Amino acid sequence: MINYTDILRQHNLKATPQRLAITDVLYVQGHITIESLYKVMVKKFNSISLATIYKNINLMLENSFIQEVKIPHAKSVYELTKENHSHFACEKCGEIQDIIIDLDNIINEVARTNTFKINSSDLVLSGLCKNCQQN
Amino acid sequence: MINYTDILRQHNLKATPQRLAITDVLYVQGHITIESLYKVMVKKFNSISLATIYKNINLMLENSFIQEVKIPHAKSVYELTKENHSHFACEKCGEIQDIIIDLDNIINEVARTNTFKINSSDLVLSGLCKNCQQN
DNA sequence: TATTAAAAGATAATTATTATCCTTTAAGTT
DNA sequence: AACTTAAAGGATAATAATTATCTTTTAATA
Repeated sequence: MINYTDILRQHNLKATPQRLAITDVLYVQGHITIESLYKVMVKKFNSISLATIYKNINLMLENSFIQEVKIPHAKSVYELTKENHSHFACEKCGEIQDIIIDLDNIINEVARTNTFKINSSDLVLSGLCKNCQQN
Repeated sequence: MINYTDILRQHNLKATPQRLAITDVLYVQGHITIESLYKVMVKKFNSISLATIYKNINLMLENSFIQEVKIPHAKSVYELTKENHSHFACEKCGEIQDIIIDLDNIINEVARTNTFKINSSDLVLSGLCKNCQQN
């Protein structure tokens, strides 16, 4: 388990127990919806306010400490910011997986043949995870 | 301008003036948020209810007559369903453009090296459109 | 340990979306 | 062309999601 205290401080965020727990949940779970995060957090801090979840998620988003991932036909999930990657979303169980895909060639080609300037890409593949293919 | 009357009926949707106007707006504009669609529709039907917009958008989504496109850091837009394609979103002016990108090779490669089964892909490139690069 | 700005918690307010209920109408039938 | 009826529209209440406000608590630093 990583010590996020310093990392939070570097982002000018106080290392409160609630925040450390949120980062820990994100680290352990990988991807989580607001709703699920709140449920998990209530177990750890029985009087935590939903507003605290939202305020922290928004602050962390502003600091690029975390990222929102918009999933087709499902609620957004949040993840700790890491190197550029894409996502797989299982349509049945909702599981989200990180996948490393090199899109450089494609993006360069698109940039070459269009007038816009590309800064970032968001790719989500949807389908069935291994488990849901069987059951 | 396309006649959507029959197309709506084929989807078991009555061809009401409101619906024809919504499809026309989608056809002309390409991509539009709920909010903007409502504003445009109020000009055409001054007593139209926002509920009518939502009900129709949801019905059309269920019928796969239209699609929702989730845009990072922005509101979702809706578009008439067409052949598979990706999107470019201008971070400054919010303009959305369709782009044709062949992702088959990439998707096949990802499928080959992973355990999940891929059914669809959603790719949004973000950056600056031609106009916003200059201004 | 004292100070203070930031954060937490409680909850009100706002925004987005859906549900309900009554009226109107598209589309098929006579 | 009038008749019938299920579907759709409009008004608005209800719910869900998110943000704002205000008071209390606490992390960080002196």
